Amino acid sequence: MTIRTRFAPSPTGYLHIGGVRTALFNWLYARQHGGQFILRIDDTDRERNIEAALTPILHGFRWLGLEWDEGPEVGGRYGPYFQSQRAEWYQAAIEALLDRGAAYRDYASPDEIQAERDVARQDGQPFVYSRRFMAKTDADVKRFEAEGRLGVIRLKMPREGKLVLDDLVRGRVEFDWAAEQDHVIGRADGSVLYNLATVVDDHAMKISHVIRAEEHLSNTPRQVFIYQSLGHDIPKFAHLPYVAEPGSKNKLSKRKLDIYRKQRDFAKLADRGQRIAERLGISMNGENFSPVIVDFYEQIGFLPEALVNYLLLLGWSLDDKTEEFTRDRMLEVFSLERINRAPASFDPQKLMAFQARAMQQLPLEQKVALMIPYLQRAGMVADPPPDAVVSYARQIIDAAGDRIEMAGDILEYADFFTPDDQLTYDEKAFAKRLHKNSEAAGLLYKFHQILIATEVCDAGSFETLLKTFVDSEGINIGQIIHALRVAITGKGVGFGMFETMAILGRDRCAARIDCALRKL
RNA sequence: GGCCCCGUCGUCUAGCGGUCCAGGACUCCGGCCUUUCACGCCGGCAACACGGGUUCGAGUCCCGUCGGGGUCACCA
Repeated sequence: MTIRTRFAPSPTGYLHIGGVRTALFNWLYARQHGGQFILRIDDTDRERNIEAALTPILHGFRWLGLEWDEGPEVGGRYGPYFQSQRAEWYQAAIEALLDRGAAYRDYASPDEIQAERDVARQDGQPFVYSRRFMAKTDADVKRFEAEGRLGVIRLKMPREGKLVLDDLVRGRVEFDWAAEQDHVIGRADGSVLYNLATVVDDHAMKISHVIRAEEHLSNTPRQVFIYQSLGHDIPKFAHLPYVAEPGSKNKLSKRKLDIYRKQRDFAKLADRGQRIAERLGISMNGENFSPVIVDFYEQIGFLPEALVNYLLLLGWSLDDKTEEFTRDRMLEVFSLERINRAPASFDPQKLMAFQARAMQQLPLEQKVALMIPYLQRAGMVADPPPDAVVSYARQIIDAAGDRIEMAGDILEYADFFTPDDQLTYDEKAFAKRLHKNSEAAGLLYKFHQILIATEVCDAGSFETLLKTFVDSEGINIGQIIHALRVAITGKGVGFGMFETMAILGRDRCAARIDCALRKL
């Protein structure tokens, strides 16, 4: 049997982090078995702007390297892959269900149903519809319609027995048929509902394994009933635990951002992203630019493999120590059996750790290639950048080393690109290292004199120069170096002082010291 | 409330009856390195929800309790 899995996103305009994890597991399972991963668009509801809402989603999948074998833009033998274009399949299924007595036309109004539901709930009983408005004959249909009632199609669920399901993640799960409702599968206007559409499509597209989030577990009995009634083979099911909020067991939701922003770790990541976005001039709205949305990570310069690696370990593990997985390795060792049954909460800090590690391992040239576009978008370098600018940036990136954890962090070193007389100073650092340090100005002035009288240009020579100066003054290097850093970079912290000086060059260092001195 | 699922450090997890006074990773806290920051290195805090069984022996099996969550739509 060919393994075929699918992921069926709604065209909402963004890719949710939990959804991507589900998609990843589907992708891995299909690909590791030489099968196909299908993308199907769940657009039964929204007709408008599908194009615009779909683009970011497809883009996200490609960015993460989760290529689909069939679906939008790539086609496939079992298309169309948009549910809005599959109405005839659904209609045929409804007819078949009606013919076989597995479904019926029902003329109850929503209020009448709700009233029955309320009674059941009050009694602490599962709701079972009385079928009072079920049309048994054509005459019933005429009568109900004459009363002005609108008919829907309901499943005629079994009222006894049990369904035993063998879930690939959860094991044996049992449901009483009697507790199941007569779910609506078709509306009066002829449109169909989710439960019908998924079953019809999964069957038509020969999906062998339905790997989805656990909130669908309770949908499974009604879907199985449809499969059975239509005489279709039932696929294997695997229900994944959902992804929970940072520090809680609640399901992660894109609608609760206000609450997450108060959570320390989440806020830290979100703020960091915001900072980069501001520098890039990205206009963002909270819903679409947050650590819950995949696009966020691409924008701020995450490595897709880091995100994927983290997501893989969110609910799955190989053993007690392995954490780093290449794509090939995951394909080799992934298995549904090792998926955890309890929900896993999203931990921004751990994700950050994966990203930092991946960035550390990236060769310098690749970092440069990744970061130049950020400098361009922030308006710091021309497009295309002259060779000299690229090598200047390369020196900065090299010197910054693992202080740059994501590509967008390069913007923290914007001061290397600002004209010497326009440097802005960190106020606190300036006050502490220059204003409050009475000897700073004098030392800087003297060192400035020495600097302009020499021709040094490499880090080692700058170091010798400063150390010689320090010796001759009979001071500690700490007494000048902090002031020097603030004067030259505007900040109290940064990477190696001498490398910084070498990158800027003697003239610019001198000019910057001069500017700082004038501010005093 | 009905149904279903879940329950090991703050978080992600290892553990499939003895080798677990519970291991790894992230975070956090010390220390070292050091011109700052970061990296790195060393060390530390920290968990089997509870109660009954079964067993020579239980984090591991069974039952119950408690707790958490999902779902109960003419949404997906």
